[in-house]
Amino acid sequence: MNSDELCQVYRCLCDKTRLRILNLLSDGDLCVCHLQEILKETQVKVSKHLAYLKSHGLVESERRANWMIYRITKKVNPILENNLKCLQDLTSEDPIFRTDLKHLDQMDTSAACCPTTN
Amino acid sequence: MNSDELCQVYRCLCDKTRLRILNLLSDGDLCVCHLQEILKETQVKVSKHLAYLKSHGLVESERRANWMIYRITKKVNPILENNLKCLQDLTSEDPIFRTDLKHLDQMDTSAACCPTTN
DNA sequence: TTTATATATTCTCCTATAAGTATATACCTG
DNA sequence: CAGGTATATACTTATAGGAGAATATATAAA
Repeated sequence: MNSDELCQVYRCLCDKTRLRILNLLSDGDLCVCHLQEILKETQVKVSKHLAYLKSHGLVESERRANWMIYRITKKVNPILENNLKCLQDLTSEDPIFRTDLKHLDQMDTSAACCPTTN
Repeated sequence: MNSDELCQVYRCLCDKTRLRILNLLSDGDLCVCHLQEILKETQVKVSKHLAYLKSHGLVESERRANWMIYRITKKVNPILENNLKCLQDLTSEDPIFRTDLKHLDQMDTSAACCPTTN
């Protein structure tokens, strides 16, 4: 990874919605509608941020019938991995991330769309 | 640190010039003119990026006669610290950061302006 | 094929911010 | 005080990208 790619990773990380998405995906794969529900954001907004993350290689997607399942890119980017760990530490500081994860936990992810969220 | 502040830190990190500046400052305090010389960038550009970093608390400055000495903020931000460590690892991957540090090393920082580089 | 559901894309408006030029400010020296 | 050096700020232009509305696409199911 060169310095330009590095900057691009940081550009991916400097939006709150994207941070929340990455925080959730760190915990397991999710479809758009579940993200939408947890984040309480519009479909367009969630979809566009996912597209942004995907276009820069931070997440990848797979279609499952009507649903698109997103996950953190397998061949993990060391910078990203490092920062996601950091995010988990911050979970205890800002209620947003913690609440998102709690909602994820309470959600029935065994529905037809999403995988068993690992 | 809350999620908004976190985003702001990442916004500070998503510019190449700022990354190079932070990489250099990790190694010791520097005045504007030395940064300018190492980066081979204009005074305005360096100065404005330093102002940006300062306005968001990542660096702080101290006047020494004609010169302004910049350093990474003392009470270190854990996110920043973590990412600066990461930057050092990347030093081996992208020649830019490595070359900057080499130039710093070759530079006479014992001049009137800069401190003895910590 | 029609309809419904999930997701993506396009377009428009708006803000943040990067870069460059010119100018201002702060401090030093004589 | 004047003049020089180091740095900061203001102004302009250009671009990235965020938000929302409308529309398009893909799949499933009847």
